[in-house]
Amino acid sequence: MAKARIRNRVRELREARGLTQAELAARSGCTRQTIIMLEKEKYVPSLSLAFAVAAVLGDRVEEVFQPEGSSG
Amino acid sequence: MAKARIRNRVRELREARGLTQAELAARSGCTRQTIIMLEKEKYVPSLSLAFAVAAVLGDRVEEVFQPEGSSG
DNA sequence: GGCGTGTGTAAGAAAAATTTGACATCACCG
DNA sequence: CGGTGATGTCAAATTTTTCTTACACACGCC
Repeated sequence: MAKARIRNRVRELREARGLTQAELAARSGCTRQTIIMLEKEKYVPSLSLAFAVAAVLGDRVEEVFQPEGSSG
Repeated sequence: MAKARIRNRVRELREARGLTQAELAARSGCTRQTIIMLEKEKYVPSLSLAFAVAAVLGDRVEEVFQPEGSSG
């Protein structure tokens, strides 16, 4: 598959907003575990979660998540 | 979960580009089934797939997929 | 009528995402 | 020292996504 590795700035953005993992998880409707895994790039989230997280972080999906080799 | 239903314009955009489902599938690195399911909104794709499809369609993820209740 | 193409549906299995629960570490506070 | 909040890890279980395979229908062509 074209499962390009996807980088994300969740942690960076989360801390910039002064949110804890638990806070972000609660607001984006997932568990803390999921946020941890996301920050550690253990896997690629679903588009749903990506939208939810991006919304909480106040950025667009394209800003928070970027396929490997995307212009910033 | 905050699994907001996500609408997509895959079909619309795909046809606008003169691509068949099989073509889009091959180019985005998934199977025809996946494209069919996507167009019929049977489920929300992974962010990987969303990026791949959007790239093939020549649009941004936010243009192709939109969480319910997004400005369009 | 038969053939090739594009689309749609279904079932079962595999792979990946997400949840739940338990526990360890570190920093801060009293 | 003891308690609390934030982060990280592990493992098992559940849900969702994706693949594979097989079949059906409509359309244009010869």
